[in-house]
Amino acid sequence: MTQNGPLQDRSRFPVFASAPLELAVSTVIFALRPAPEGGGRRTVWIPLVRRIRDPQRGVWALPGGPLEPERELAESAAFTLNETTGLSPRYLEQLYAFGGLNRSPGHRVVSIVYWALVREDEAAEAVVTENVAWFPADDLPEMAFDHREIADYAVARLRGKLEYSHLAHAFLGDLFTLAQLREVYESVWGRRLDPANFRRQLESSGRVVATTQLQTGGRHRPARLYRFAEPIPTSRTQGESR
Amino acid sequence: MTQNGPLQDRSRFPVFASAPLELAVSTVIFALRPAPEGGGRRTVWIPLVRRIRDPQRGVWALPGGPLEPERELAESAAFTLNETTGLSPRYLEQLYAFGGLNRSPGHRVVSIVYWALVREDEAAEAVVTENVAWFPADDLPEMAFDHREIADYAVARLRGKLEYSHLAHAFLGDLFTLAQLREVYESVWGRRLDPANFRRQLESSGRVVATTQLQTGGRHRPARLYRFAEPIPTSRTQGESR
DNA sequence: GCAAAAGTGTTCTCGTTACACCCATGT
DNA sequence: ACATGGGTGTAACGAGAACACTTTTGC
Repeated sequence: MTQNGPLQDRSRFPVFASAPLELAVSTVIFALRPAPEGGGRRTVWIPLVRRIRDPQRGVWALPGGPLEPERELAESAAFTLNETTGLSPRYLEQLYAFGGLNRSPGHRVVSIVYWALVREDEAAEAVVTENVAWFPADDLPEMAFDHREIADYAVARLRGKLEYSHLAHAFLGDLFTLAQLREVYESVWGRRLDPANFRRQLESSGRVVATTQLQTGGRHRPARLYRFAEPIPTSRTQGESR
Repeated sequence: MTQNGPLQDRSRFPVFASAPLELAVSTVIFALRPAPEGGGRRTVWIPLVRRIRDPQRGVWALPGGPLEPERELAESAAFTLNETTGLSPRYLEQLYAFGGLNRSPGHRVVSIVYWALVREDEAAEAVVTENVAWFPADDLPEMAFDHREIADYAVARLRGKLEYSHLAHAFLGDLFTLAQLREVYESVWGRRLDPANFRRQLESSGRVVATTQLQTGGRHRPARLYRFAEPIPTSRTQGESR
């Protein structure tokens, strides 16, 4: 580790005087929405907010704000998220703490970043103004500070964690067909899955329980409705587990 | 999300005035050392420091301190770690940001926690005073604040991540036999592994490269020495990947 | 020669993949 | 009747676990 210079100087001042340090909480929000190419497929979208202050005024950024001093970290994320986008997360998990020295010119900002999942119907109702807009996760615009890297990292985590967790629950309602669940996986991963194998893997995983109800209305055999075996764990301390 | 009361009050003050917020960086350090039961086996140990200030003076705690305002988060972790224990990490990764409201009575402390691996020989040279001592990861003493949960969480991450990463590298030197590498896994996981299958898995994983050198001296056939295929990635943004 | 660990070979099982095929509905 | 997706069957493949067996050293 390199020993850098101003150690002596700093030691003469209290911490807050020598370096104004800001602790922010931001969130990468995910929802599934129709793919920009159309074709009936869906993909992952992220809402961004336009910065209304300098630095980087007018540039797209992750929704966030200073840590609310009397809220838990996750609560603070949910609060700011709701204030800026009107959304409520169905799943919320800490992503990473970003604290590089030059993230914001002239300031030392440490951002504790969360990621959240919201349902498609909630996302549809979300505020969309000139200063809030949705972008495909694979086609993000220029973003402020290091927010682009953060978003990309969050996308990787979403795609990775989908495989070994109950994450997909958060995108669906209480009852769903296996085709709907499969479509969540296909949308996030951007590739087709074999329906037969998908069914078997999920049924043997125990993450899902068959109900007696069927869903009619399609021009084909009715599909059995399933529900999730466990409630969605929006817990705090389960960041990376595996 | 619960809306809690003092919103109006807070809004009348600048953030720093209403809630003194401290940003700390702590580290869970791991080393392999002989198991307390003896028997030639090794296990995971963690060094703790005794708190010299209130609150919780005299109680064992994770090494850490306030974020150094002019250092990166990881650098700050390595710096404080070195100051308190004399150790230099061979691997360092962010674990989680803990920011509960009641972690420390009367203060709002947000701790960004790292975890680190050190080699056994370095650990042996480490400072051990009345205020610094090593404990088996599976038999930790009473600890200050929420440090016990943090340590347990870190142990789980170490055990989990060993499986799908190059982590074991950090416990070894440049050259090593497959038996030595296997012993790292056995020590961390606390169970025996089949030498034959271990060899094949590792060789096919590409994480390891055979050299032409052999290690003689045992009362048995000499073992081939291997080296790691890639340098140890002590990078910052690779927290959970998988 | 013998003990002990290095290293190889073989079998079994189990999960994943690919894909053929039957089922039940709406039009 | 037939198109469409729901749902079942099955064979091929590959990774991992268990364990027998051979190799090479020190004593």
